[in-house]
Amino acid sequence: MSARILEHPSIEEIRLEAVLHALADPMRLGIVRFLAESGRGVPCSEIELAVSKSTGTHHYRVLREAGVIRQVYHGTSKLSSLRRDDLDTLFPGLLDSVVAAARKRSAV
Amino acid sequence: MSARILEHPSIEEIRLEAVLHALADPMRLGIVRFLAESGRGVPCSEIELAVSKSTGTHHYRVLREAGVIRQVYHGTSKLSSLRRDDLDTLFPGLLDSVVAAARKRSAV
DNA sequence: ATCGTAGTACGATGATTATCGTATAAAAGT
DNA sequence: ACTTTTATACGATAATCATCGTACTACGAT
Repeated sequence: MSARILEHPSIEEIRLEAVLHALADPMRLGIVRFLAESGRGVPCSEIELAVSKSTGTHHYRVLREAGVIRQVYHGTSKLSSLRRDDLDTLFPGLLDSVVAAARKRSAV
Repeated sequence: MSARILEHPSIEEIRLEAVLHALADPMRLGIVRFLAESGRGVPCSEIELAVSKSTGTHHYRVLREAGVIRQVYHGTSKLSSLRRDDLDTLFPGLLDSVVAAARKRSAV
């Protein structure tokens, strides 16, 4: 099987409601914050999640299908990164304000 | 009965995830956009929603309990307004970017 | 007092969601 | 070939959520 290509919405297909919904979960918000701070492609295994692996996969898929992250295979692992350019183009300031708020909140 | 006082979360109780969740619904996003543009207290009846009255009540409650709007009784009607100050204090730029994105999106 | 207006409360229902465990697949290293 | 690592697929389950209709309440006007 060679289904090693992952489906991503094009920039025109990204919907604000889906992005907000994807961000409205503490686990996914944590992933986004991590990616925003690392600024590179990060394998899923590098982000500690307090849930099972299959649940983790689920959350990554929600983020990808909403257009928040991009994922590419790299060997056995899969690298995730923020679609910062696309999001900033579509919703200027949104990602920054959410990440900043999430960072501040968890700094308490 | 005089339970005419509505429960609102204090500013310390407002959680980012709850706000994002409240905004991640097209109906509620429409309400928020309307309130942002009118900039005053608006009775529920003034905002046309394509759902039943009880569903409308539900959405207003979600917004209020998340801390996005403030509601006060005024005679038989109830006036809703954005908690812009509180939201801007907690999550600078968030509301503006969401409203701007929602406005642009629906302008298509 | 009665009526209309504005909105709530209370179930009920169907849809979506988060979570899990187990079985599976794909790639890299031995 | 085998093993390890990384992550997916598939079904199951429990929780949450959006929606509705009906009955109700509170207020203001007649």
